[in-house]
Amino acid sequence: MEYFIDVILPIPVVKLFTYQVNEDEARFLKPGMRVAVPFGKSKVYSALVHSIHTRQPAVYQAKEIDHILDEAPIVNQMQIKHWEWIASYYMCALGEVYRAAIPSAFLLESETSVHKTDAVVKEEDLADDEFLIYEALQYQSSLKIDDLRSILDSKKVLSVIHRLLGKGVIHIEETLQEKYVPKLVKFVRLHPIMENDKALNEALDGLTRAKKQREMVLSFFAMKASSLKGIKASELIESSKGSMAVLQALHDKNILELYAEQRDRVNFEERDSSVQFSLSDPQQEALHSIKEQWVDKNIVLLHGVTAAGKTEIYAKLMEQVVAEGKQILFLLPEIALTAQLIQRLQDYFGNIVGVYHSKYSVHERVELWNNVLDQSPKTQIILGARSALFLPFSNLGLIVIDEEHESSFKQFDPAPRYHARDSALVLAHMHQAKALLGSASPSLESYYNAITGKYGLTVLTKRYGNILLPDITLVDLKEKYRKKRMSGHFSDTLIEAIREVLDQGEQVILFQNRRGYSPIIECKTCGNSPQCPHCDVSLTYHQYKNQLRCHYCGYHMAMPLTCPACHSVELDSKGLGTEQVVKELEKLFPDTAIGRMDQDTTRGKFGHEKIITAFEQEEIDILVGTQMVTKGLDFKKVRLVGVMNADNLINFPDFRAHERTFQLLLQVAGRAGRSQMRGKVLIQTYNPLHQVLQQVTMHDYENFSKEQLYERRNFKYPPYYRLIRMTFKQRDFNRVNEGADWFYKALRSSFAKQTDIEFLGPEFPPVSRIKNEYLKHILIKIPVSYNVGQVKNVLTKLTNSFQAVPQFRSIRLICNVDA
DNA sequence: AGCACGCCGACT
DNA sequence: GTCGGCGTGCTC
Repeated sequence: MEYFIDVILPIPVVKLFTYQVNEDEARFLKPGMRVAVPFGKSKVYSALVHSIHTRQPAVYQAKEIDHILDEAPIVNQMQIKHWEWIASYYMCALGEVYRAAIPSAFLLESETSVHKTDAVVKEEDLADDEFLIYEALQYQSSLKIDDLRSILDSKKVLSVIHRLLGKGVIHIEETLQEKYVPKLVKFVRLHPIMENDKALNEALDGLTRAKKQREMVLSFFAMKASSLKGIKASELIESSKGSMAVLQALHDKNILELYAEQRDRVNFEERDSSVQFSLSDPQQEALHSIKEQWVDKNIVLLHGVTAAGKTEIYAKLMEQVVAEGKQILFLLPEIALTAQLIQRLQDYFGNIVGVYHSKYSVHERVELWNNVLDQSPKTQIILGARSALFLPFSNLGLIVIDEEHESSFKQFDPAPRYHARDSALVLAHMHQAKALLGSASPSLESYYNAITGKYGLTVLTKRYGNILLPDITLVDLKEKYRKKRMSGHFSDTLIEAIREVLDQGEQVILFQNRRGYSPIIECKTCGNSPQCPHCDVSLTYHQYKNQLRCHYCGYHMAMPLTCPACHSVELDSKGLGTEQVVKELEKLFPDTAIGRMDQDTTRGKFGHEKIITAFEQEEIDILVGTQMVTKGLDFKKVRLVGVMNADNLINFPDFRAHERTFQLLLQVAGRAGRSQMRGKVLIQTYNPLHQVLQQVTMHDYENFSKEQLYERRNFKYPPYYRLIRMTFKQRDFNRVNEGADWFYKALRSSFAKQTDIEFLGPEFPPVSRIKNEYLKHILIKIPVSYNVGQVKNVLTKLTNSFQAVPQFRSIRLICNVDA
């Protein structure tokens, strides 16, 4: 009997691949284990076993696997089922989901290394570059491709290798390297033979001339006396002001002994029993309401105004699931995963909380993964961003999705283009777990599901401790300009409000949502503004490096002194970024400490925390920031929030612009007045009569959602229609046009009978060229009542015939479901 | 995705 | 004349 396995490879190819295994391997292997397999001419990949069978492939000879990488599955059956759902719903390859789901340290890729053979080689038989490698191999037994690259200083490494292989000078090997290394910490203890006092005294006497060593031994005894824990080598060196060399000398003299212990990289905090969440009456009611609805509905939407105390309600619900011994997944958008929130939950739940997000290293992720896999109590609760939903849960009891409306839950660029909220709900269903969606301004999709009875709904209208909702006022910029009441981009109203708050020793947040954080340069004479040579956008000005940059491709140039088109020296900046807001503020309030929070100032692992801490400790009085300041931060002394300009939000060319504006403004507003004093919010705008802005000032979610839902139905958008966006991408402008037109026509005729499916386009997106590739979109709108599966099947077929047309083969086609 | 094979322009 | 550009096709 011959045995075969079907495996998932981490590449964007839709099908599974079949390899041959022997009987022992077949018996040992289980779905969810990794195997190293040869793929193509010279690659080794870590594939994931999907199934084990005895069906010999008919049309090709299956290769044998290299070896097995795991003792036990690292992925469970439920996960694979979940991945299959994601791959089919979001129209991507299973391999792409596999790649996204697994910590990268699990995804070994082979590395080619070059070794010399025993063959005797004459120097004159080798070309110069060949000789360089040959010579290097005399000193080092093996070289990696990267090493060769630096030796040769060129890209033609592969051809040289081929020539050398041909001459029999070298042979190559493919090695898989386990990327995960357990973290070892060095500890110090007394060498066993020193337990004897006499020996110890003799040894110490021998150190009279080695001052550093003697100091270290004394420090060692001091530390040993003061603590029962093991003594870390690093701590000993620090406290005795010695060095590793000194310690090594003592080790060599058999006085001290060095030993290593494996340590968790993930630190689990002890429960701080002083932290108690006591619920107010409205919170208590909400809690009951959620539990009641969970009896016959699996998903409940918790709509609670900012600072209503949703976290405490989550905690109470989680507590109950913890007691049942089930796992909990708590999802948050990346930017809301702040130290403040993590700390609160860790204090409350102690060492059963694991945190999973992009700032953690690959090693930390592997450890967390293994803990979840083993159902370790250390990770009974997982707090994480989007990708945490791929952890190997086997016993989920509850999924909480906070800030449910956040659009960053949808992954955009690399496939799988999945929505973490929707995928998490599917996962909850598979585990028969309950789910809770929380938001201060729910997405229209979820709200619609709630009011139509698909989800339960619980509303919290009061802020915790009965703090009043902030007072939101619109400032009419048009009028202010007309009456000359503006200083730069600040209206007199805003300036006065800031001054008043500062005088009382309280703090201000200013919000400027410039997706580019810096302005555009425009020539005053000819109106020209410098464009990116590779993308269809204007370059933006970055003061801190005095250069112009493109946000799409990273192109940058020094700030020109004269207009590149007409050589006029009068260059003007247009548009407003956080940098400029800070600059204007410095002039208006010279003696005030001003902080800035955006992508520029929060780089690095603790960039974020530094600014937040400075603001918390009132070293900063005014904080200017982008979206970042809106999420998850809780500052007690902020009295005023100013929005510099609401118009660029509301005029954004997207059907969700109004929804996003409402959510964002309420979110920023929520930063104001979290303690006793009522907070004040000033929103500067040219459209003070705009419905959405009016609704924001009234905190009127109900009317807002009613109107928006009406428009969504009218214009055929979610939640009434499902969207699939096809993107065509190619370097040649005409070819993109032709390809998109071809596809549009094909769509039209394929769905000629389904008249209620709509097609928009083909049209250029607002930025129609990125990195020298032209883009074109077709938007497909499908009524939710339809079987989308069938539509997707037709789409897949069309895509295949599209790619079969020679002229269109080079066009890249991207499907984005629920875009 | 990665990599080899294969066909056209700018250089030793 | 070659080197190397990337378009095309395949990987169990």
